[in-house]
Parts: sequence; C-alpha cells; structure tokens
Amino acid sequence: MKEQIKDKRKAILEAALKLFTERGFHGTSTAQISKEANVATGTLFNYFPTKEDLINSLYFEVKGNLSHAMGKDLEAKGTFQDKLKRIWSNLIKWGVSNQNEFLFVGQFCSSPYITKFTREEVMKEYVFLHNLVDEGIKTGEIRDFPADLVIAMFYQGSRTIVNFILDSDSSQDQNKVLEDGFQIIWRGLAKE
Amino acid sequence: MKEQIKDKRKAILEAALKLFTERGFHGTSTAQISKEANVATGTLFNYFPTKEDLINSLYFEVKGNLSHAMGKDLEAKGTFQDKLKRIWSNLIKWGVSNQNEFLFVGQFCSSPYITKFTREEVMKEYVFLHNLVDEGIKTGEIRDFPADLVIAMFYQGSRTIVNFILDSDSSQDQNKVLEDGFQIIWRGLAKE
DNA sequence: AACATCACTGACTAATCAGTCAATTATCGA
DNA sequence: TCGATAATTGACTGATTAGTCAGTGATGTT
Repeated sequence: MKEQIKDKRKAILEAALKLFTERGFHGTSTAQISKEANVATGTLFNYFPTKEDLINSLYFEVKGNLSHAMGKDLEAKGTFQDKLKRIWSNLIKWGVSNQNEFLFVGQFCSSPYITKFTREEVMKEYVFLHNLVDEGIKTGEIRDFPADLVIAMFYQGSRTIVNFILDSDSSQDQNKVLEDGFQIIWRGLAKE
Repeated sequence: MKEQIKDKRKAILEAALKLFTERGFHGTSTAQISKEANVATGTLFNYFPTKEDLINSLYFEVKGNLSHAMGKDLEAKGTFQDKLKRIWSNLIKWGVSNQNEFLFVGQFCSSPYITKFTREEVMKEYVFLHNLVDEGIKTGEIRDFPADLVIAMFYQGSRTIVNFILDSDSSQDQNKVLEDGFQIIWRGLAKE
C-alpha cells in the first residue's frame, strides 16, 4: 500500500495542541497525547525527550507560524498606516482561523512555564512589528511613547479582538470588529 | 495560650494562590498546598470538597477583591474622563500591588477551566465599568462602538499596562506608564 | 467532671503519572 | 534476498496524584 508520509512527530504535535487547549498542560498526560496521535507512548519520547520538551517545541512551532502569518503581504509600498493595518489584520485573521494555536499561545504566555526572559526573547521575533513601530516613532507618525509600550498595546489589542470575535455569536460581523479595533488602537497611537 | 483566630480556610487559599502562580493549577498538588498552609491534607478537603472547587473558590474570591478595588473612590462628581481614569488607575494599582492575584486571574482566564459562560458571568460583575461605558456611549463622550468591545479593550488595556510594569526594570516610572496607557485608550475611545 | 460536638489529623488507597526498555517491525542499500 | 540499521511498540516501573476515613484532641455546656 502507498504509505502516507510518516510524520508521527507532526501527529504528536497536533494531538498535543488539541488536548492542551482542551485540558491544559498538566491536565493532559503523555498517554492521552500518544493515544490521540495513534502512536505508542514510547514513540512520543523518541521525538521529545520529556513532556516539557514537547510543550516548548510546540510553542516555538506555533510562534513561528504566528510571526510568519503576521508578516504576510507586507510589500514596501503603502502608507505607514496601511502597513500597520496589514499586520493588525494578519494577526487577527490568523488567530480566528487558527483558534487552537491562538489559545495555546495565550495559555502558554500566562502560565508559569514561560519566564520573563523567554517572553522577551520571543517578542524579538516580531521583527516586522518592531521595525515598523520604531520607524513610525522616528518619523513622528506615532506619538512619543516607549516603543515597547506601543508594541504591547498593539499586540495585546489584536489579541483582545480575536478573543472578542471567538466569544461572539457568529452572527456578529467579524470585519466590522476588526476595523473598530484598529480604529481604537490607531487613534490611540497616531499623532494628530 | 491565646489562640490565633482559626482561619485554616484562609491559609489554604493563600497557599494555593502562591503555589498556583508559581507552578500552575495541575502543577500544584493538594499535598503541596496543605503543606504550605501548615494543615493536614484532610483539612483541605473539609473546606473544599475537590481541588477544582478550591480553584473556583479562589477565583471568585480574587475576582471579588478586584472588582471591589476597581470601584474605589468613584464619587459622583468629576467628569466622565475623570471617572474612567479613576477606574483605570484603580485596576492598574491593584494589579501591581497584588501581583499574585493579578497573575492568577490571567492564568485562570486563559485556562480551559473557565467556560465562556463563566467569563461572561464574571464580566457582569464589573458594574462600575459597565454603567460608566454605557453612559459614555449614550452621552456621546465615547464613540459609537459596541459597549462590550469598549469594555474589553479598556480592561485588557489595563492588564497590558500591569504586565508591562511587572516586566519592566523597577527603574521605569510606573506612573508615567499608567498615564501613557490611559492616553492611548482614551484617545482611541473618546469622541474628538 | 462528664458528655457531646466537630474541626482536625495523617496514614492509607486506587488510579494515574512521566518515562524506560527489551522485543518487534519497517526500511533500504547491496 | 539478505543483513544491518532505524523506527516503533506497549508492558512495565517507581513516584505521585486526588481524595478517604477511622480516630484524636480541643472546645463549650451543664
């Protein structure tokens, strides 16, 4: 028979993602993950020497997806506001259509797993956002706040919008909420 | 000997709060909590029939503290902006000086423990904020956004500021950050 | 002092945990 | 086709888990 590509590792990560968002890190046993992934318990430990290792691997993987999605379609042309809006939109659309990943990041970041160091380290991965904000402050398009503060408000603002959408009845217009949210953040940050 | 007031229940809740923020919910065993509280394991289960019960009790207790702190010094006089600023300031100062409670709420809210229903239920507890925002929208002082969205952005914005302060070197001026944050949110929400 | 009440104790249990490893199976070059 | 290597398996282990319960000791009332 034609073998499906052997990707037990991926299956394990996917199972873990699903169960972690449903039951938390410690609430999910390695046995449950293995079962969900249709894999023996031993196989899990071939790929990830410890459970903690699995959690961290998953986190870095998901963060990679997130920061990749964030920078999509960020061509050079367009006003500063356009570019910021593009990132805003990218973040929110990624969160809405990758619900488990989105929730997992939130869970991980407010859990004791993550140290201040790790959090800062990962923030540095958001190159697009960092560069753009620095530029915006330099050119005076963003008012004179600490860059870190601007980034935090922007990033957490987009998370708030995703959560808002996920909690809403699906009847709500997601695009309207995305726009409203950006209006709030943009007017809050922009000069004028 | 003069007996200290017997308050094993309180001791248990305090121990749980400390350990939960250090090690997470599932990462903390009932045995560890009992030990930290200088209490027998059986005693814990006298007060809280299950571990989950303990977690929920702690959550409601802490939430009570938070919403009480939020409404402090909210006398009738003062402009609309003053009142909103008062709440903003109350939230942030509570978070900064009650770090464990603050982190616990964050952890709980992004954990699978909390259901959408519970989250909405608890949001309704924020009477002050709800009333004020409704009023501000009615009088036109806040632009025409859905009230829930305004509340979410405001509340999460204040959390972002607390996290920012907690992660900063203590050299940073906390009041400056609190002010900057309010500027961002206020300009984002206010008409004109 | 005698009794009743009840918060409290901690040894105990059945279940479950992360992680191991000897045995089995799949893969692939020659 | 054969042998070597690597991937996979699941029964197993010692440690730990949430929760139990028979018993102890402190308290208050008469």
